[in-house]
Amino acid sequence: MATRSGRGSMAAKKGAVGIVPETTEAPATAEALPSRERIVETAMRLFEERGYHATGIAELVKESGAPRGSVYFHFPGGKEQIAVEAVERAGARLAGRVRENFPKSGPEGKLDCDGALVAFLERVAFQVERSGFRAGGPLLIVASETASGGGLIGDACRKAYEGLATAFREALEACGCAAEAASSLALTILAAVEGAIVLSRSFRSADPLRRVAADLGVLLRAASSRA
Amino acid sequence: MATRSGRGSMAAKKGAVGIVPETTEAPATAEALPSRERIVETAMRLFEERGYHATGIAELVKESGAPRGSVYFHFPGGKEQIAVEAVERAGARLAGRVRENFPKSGPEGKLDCDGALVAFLERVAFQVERSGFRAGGPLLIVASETASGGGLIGDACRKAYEGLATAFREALEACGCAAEAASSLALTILAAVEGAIVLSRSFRSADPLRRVAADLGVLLRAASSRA
DNA sequence: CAATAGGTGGAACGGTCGGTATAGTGCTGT
DNA sequence: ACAGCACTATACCGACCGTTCCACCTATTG
Repeated sequence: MATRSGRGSMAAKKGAVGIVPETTEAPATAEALPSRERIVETAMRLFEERGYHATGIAELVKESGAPRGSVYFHFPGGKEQIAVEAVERAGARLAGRVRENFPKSGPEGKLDCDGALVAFLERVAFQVERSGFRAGGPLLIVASETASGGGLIGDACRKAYEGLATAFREALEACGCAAEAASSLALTILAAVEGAIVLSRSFRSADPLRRVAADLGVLLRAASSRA
Repeated sequence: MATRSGRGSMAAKKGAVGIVPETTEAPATAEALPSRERIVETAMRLFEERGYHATGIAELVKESGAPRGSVYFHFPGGKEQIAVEAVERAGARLAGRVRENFPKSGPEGKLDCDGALVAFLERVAFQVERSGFRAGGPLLIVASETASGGGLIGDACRKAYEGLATAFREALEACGCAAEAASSLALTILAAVEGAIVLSRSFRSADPLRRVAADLGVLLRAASSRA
């Protein structure tokens, strides 16, 4: 639908250099973010809470505080483009968090991989709890809403999930997991986490997430003991 | 919102008995179903494919072939009531399928529980594949869309998930699984299956479901060997 | 044959949806 | 001063949303 990308205008802006120090690289508060950023960030939050179809442009504009008129300037592709970028960003952020929370590839195998996984899931559980079970799994809702259609958003979700699976797989391999076992376990972990988030939000209790974390720890130990 | 239940009118109809043999208990084709049934069945299908907010009443009416004017006669609670009943029915149907596919509680433990689980997931994988990755997980989309709000639909989803978890738990206990391990594993299985369905639909491949099935088999064996 | 009641057809409602059009602002380089 | 550009404000659009309303049909009942 959208042949032009909204990013083009940003690139053009960056090209115009002067004595003025451009824009501050890292604005102190979230409110000081340029409007385009605010829209994407708010979209991530609202899509995570309510889903794609339940979130309107008007809501997006109001909550983000972004100027009404700039939505279709920054995102000529409309709501779909906003969702694509929100999904891409959410996926990248999640993958980064996975990499942060798992032990780096040590010289020798046998790192504490299942401990890291349990700790990681505890972080997720805490965040879901703290949000009043409104947040959690920024990809899941949008992915399930758009999986059937096969549009741009569905593609973005697939790529985001692939990135997440890769992050888990590499973490497992760094722990000495065999390649094929790692790719299988990565998918299982990803699936279990996403499912557990839904259950926890539905039950309004972080218990499912914690149970799943414990059981996945068992699974990792069982899989590594047979390697 | 809806104080009156649409079921009341049906009960009143059933009360009016005559020489005429009421209605045939099991109509041969799905098209011969009474309109109320057709609406719920179609709602189940459409919500599963596209989600709650993306499915309109008009679509529901057209696809079900149900009479336009009867929607709010049978469902005074509107779309929300339809969704509640669709979720309830989907949950009951799924729980029934779990019970069918797992070995009945034998005289002694040590039934082939992980084999049954893998076979069950293979059935799910096949169905997801056969639908062109459009169907699968009738609860998941609606649950994630309505988890935050906490309305009637969210409650119905929670109860459906509880029923499913119970079905898995009882199946595990019938296989000789200890009570607390069974309830934990049931949640993990449920989470992994739901997550795997999303991944499979997103990837348009049943591979995630099959990988998860294999890994869950490993987990079950690991858990039972320590019992 | 009315009469009654469950069930149906269809038009119409207010509201909101995503999206468009266009005039205008303020800054930049010349 | 002036042109040009990135960006914003506002009004507006047709389409569709879920829902309501009421006339109407059909079959069982007295």
